[in-house]
Amino acid sequence: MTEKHSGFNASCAKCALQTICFANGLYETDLDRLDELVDRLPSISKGEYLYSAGDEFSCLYAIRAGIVKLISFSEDETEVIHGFYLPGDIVGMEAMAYDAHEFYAVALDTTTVCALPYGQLASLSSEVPHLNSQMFSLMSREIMSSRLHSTILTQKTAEQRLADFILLMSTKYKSRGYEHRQFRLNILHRDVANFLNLTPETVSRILGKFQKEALMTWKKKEVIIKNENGLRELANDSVE
Amino acid sequence: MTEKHSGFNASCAKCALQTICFANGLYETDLDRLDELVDRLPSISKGEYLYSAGDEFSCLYAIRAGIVKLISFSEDETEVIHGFYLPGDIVGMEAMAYDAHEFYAVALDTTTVCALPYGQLASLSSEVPHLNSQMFSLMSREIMSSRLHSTILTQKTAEQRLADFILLMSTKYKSRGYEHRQFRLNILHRDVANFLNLTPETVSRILGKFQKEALMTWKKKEVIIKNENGLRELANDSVE
DNA sequence: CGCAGATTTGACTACGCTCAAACAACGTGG
DNA sequence: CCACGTTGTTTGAGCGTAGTCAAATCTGCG
Repeated sequence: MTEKHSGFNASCAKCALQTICFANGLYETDLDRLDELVDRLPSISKGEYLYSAGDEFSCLYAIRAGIVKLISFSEDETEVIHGFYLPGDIVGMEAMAYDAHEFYAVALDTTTVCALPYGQLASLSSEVPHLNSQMFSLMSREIMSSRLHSTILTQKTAEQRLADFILLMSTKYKSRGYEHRQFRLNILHRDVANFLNLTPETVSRILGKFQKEALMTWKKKEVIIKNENGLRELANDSVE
Repeated sequence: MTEKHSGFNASCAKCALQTICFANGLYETDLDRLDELVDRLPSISKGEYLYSAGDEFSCLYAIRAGIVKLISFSEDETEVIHGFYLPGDIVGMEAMAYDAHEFYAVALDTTTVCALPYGQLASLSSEVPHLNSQMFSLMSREIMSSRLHSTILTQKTAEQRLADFILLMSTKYKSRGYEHRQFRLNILHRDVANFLNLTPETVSRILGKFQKEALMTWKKKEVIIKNENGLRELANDSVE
């Protein structure tokens, strides 16, 4: 059995994120069994690595609080950002086919995670069909979100990408029951630029434009969406 | 039990692709159980759809022969190509979290597939741990290949993307035991352009250049790699 | 053979990048 | 708790890669 750490240790049964996470839809007895696997790690600070490329793959991580970016490095050492993970999201699934990680998971803010040892999770999953199908669902969603990411990169202009990104984050907050028109977003503009395959300069210019057009603002980590429909139109309009 | 169709119906146990597919590493008895689920569908012709967006999700498909592209359509009706699938590859995993497909799987050539009903596959998978972990592996690889795709799109120049693509295909053929420096590639240049987020004109110009530099040729569906290392260098060099 | 669709070639263009420099925000130590 | 240095953001000017548009040519299939 894994050691339990200090911090807020709500069991899966009491966790507010249970419907987004592995636990979704499990019976209470199965939930308790899942709960026994979970290693609630102590918080890590901004800049710390949850795992690095080359690390042995051993666990999946459910984000409990904070935010994590998933990155790799290209030949010329520049960071490639594959995604941002919020509370309830799972990180690590991209490594399940391999012995070692190929990506880096980095905390962008003080972050708390539940670690689930893969071997044990897989065993339990075999015994609990619903958990197994939940695993498949989570992985399938990860595939979709990656496909969606490429779609945005290839089909949309710089303005549309940024509008899309803000709406994506807004939707995530909404689905977690938070205010979705005003929220704290502790991501550097530089990282957003990178994720959207833009430069910080371009992001800055576009945010300026969005503000002038009263669509939204993003200052000091605080996003305020002033005209959601306007943003949505902008994001979805075909270029014509 | 599902109906069996005509055509070359080698059981999983006799299938040359078993190490790439679900069957990889299974014991003979489990292989036979897997075999019972498999519905070997009749061939579909070039242009036909294996599934369409909106279709109920019911099966995963293992490509037996031929080639399939996975696509969606953006707002302005243009095709977005997410990938090409060769014999041994699995299509459909992106839909496992949903009731209905969101993508289209289209045959680019006469294509034969094994259909595996998802419900039955999931059940068997629960009973056969190794099959379950093989499922996880396949899905994890799909996540990685999608991440790799975005990486190529964002990090590489037009020439590098094309070199990368040719090498990717070459590697796929190699891993299946075929000649990897000369192979038939029944994909339209237009589709490759689309997949790499380029225009057909750009692809045409670059192929011309590659030919002039004696790196490779691609004429009438036949790819010949003349200088593999040259291509590899080109693909991997950072831009500086 | 003929036609629709695919590819090639050429001239021109645009979107977002690069480079540079000023400015703002942050967090760290004295 | 403020000063300072580091890191992040903004603004401007000019540029380059790949896209666009158009027309010629090739290919494959009925």
